[in-house]
Amino acid sequence: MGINTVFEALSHPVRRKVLALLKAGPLSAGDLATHFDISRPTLSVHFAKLREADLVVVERQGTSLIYHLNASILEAALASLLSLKDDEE
Amino acid sequence: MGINTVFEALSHPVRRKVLALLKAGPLSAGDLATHFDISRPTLSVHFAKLREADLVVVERQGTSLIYHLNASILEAALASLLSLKDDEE
DNA sequence: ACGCTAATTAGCGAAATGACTAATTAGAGT
DNA sequence: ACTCTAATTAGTCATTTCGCTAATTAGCGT
Repeated sequence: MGINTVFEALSHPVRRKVLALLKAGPLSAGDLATHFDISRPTLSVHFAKLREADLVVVERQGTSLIYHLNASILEAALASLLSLKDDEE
Repeated sequence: MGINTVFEALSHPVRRKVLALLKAGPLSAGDLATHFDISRPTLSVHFAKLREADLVVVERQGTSLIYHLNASILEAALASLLSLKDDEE
């Protein structure tokens, strides 16, 4: 929890790519996996970090888990970064 | 180098606080240190990561090193985050 | 050259990260 | 109940991170 967790989640390229893929719309873990060259378990741990940061939300659909982007948390990170630059708090 | 390095640099609370302090204006390493409870060498390593990411720029002034925020890199990070959210670019 | 202050770099240890394979859980279908 | 597929969790290992203290580098003043 907290903005810390969010920034840590954002610090790995695989996780940022996951978010980029989800930007276009929800995808299952399996569908996401086709875009990466790492093992599914490893990717699953990346998903877990994104969930922990609330950057994604999961919905079960049969045996599949569908991942959705959580834009509001992305906004929070954006706001936090913006606050380092501008004079708005 | 690269946006990767930038996000990694941003992933630690101490380093984000350094940037927040520099937002108000340049500060020496020593002045920055007064705001933290960690040892100076440890803080120095945090500075090094910020330099590596080009998030800060250093200027020597006598025996002091003055750190400046590099807003353009912050903008790059901002843009990268924004691209995860919106449809622009 | 010496000493003083500012800051970094070196070296070390504990803990976290990120990769893998193997094992487990969860749901759907027969 | 059994089996198949989807996905996660457990266990292991190598590497990185981040904290510390000790040692080094850089500049200023005497």
